[in-house]
Amino acid sequence: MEDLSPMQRKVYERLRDHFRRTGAMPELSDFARELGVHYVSLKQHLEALHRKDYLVFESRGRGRSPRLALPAVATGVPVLGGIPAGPLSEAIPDAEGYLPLTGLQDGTFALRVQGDSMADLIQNGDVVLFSKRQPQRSGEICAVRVEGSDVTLKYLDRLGAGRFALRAHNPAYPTLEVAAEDMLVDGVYRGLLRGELVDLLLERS
Amino acid sequence: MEDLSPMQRKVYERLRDHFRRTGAMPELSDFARELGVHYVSLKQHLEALHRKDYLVFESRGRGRSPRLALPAVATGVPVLGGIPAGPLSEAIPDAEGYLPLTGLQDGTFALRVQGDSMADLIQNGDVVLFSKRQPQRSGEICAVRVEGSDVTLKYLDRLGAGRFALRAHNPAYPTLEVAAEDMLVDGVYRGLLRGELVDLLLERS
DNA sequence: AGAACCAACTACAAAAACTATAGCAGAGGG
DNA sequence: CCCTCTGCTATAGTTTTTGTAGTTGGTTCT
Repeated sequence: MEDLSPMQRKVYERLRDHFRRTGAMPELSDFARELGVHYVSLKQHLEALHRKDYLVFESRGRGRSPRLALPAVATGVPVLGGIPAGPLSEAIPDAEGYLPLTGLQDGTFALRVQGDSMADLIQNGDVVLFSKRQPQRSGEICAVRVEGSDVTLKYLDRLGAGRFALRAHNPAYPTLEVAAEDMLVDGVYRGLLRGELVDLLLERS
Repeated sequence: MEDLSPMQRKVYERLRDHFRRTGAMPELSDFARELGVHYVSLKQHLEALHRKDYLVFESRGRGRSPRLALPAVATGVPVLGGIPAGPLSEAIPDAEGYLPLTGLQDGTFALRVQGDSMADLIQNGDVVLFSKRQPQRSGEICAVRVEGSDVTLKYLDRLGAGRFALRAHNPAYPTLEVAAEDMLVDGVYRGLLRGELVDLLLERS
């Protein structure tokens, strides 16, 4: 990704925020007024951003609204493929794709599930949506890492005294008991997508 | 729903088809050329359709593209709430809401699951997507009605000699054996939606 | 005949968007 | 120091779309 000049960055961020809020692109004319720059200047910035692959901007001739679109990477929910080892922040740039959903708070991400620790509730291949936060109640489904190993999906039961139980839904897996300082909660379960709906909604990057 | 004049119907259907194909609204000017009518005539038809609640059409002043939107009922996938008793076609007008998905063939619908016959694979409250067709392979998950009773979700195993087994995923339910003529397959499973994603995507009607 | 509606048109006005051109400031090289 | 490039801004003029108003002809119902 090429670097942006200060004005280009401002235009890009404002555009992204606008899209996240409203789910639609503003008109160039309105947007220029809002930014306090001349229409022609804004157009040049957008062309620069298009050259640098930050967005899609295509003029369609005089009088016709230009095609203006942000790549899903900027606004969507990242879907992390397989099992991200290591910190989540490092895995996000390698996202398998993005779910084009607007109106979600920051810190939402999704995992493509590998393994059957939560079977049959959550299947291998499902795309599960998470909030990047700590669990509030006992018994929530969480994406946890224990002592730096891979991410796993488990019920997280609070045992008190800084200890938690990691309980699989699949009875073939044992329940693990760990201290709070030995584990790391990457996110809390919020919903899932299965089957053809995944292909329908996921924009691969 | 008020009746439409022939030309209004034509405009409405073309617009709906365009949206289903492309996922976006055409520009009035292009659309008028495509239909072979004058821009002003098209505008009058759209205003009539707006009056009759077939779509949303709001001018935003000269030179600005008008807001033009089809209600989800026209383009989305109907989500049938609860358990539709009786034929599916009768239940569709009473849909709980619509999933705004484009690019799907006709005959796609969704059910809000009630009951736990497929637990834990499919939970109570999940929204399951179906194709309105007959099963092709043995063992597919289908929405079936046996002798006019309510719709149930079951694995459908072909036993031969015109007989099928309706097998629940939940072992608490018995497997039923029925003749082909005593049952009716409303749809075949294609995917599902669970948790917050349902509220995020479903547009209630 | 008159009213109501449908379907289409002409003519003009306003706004958005495109093109071309140019001014100004700062950075870097010769 | 001068030249050039880049980033940012602006002015002027053109094209297209969209909106508004008013008109014409046809059908249907009263």
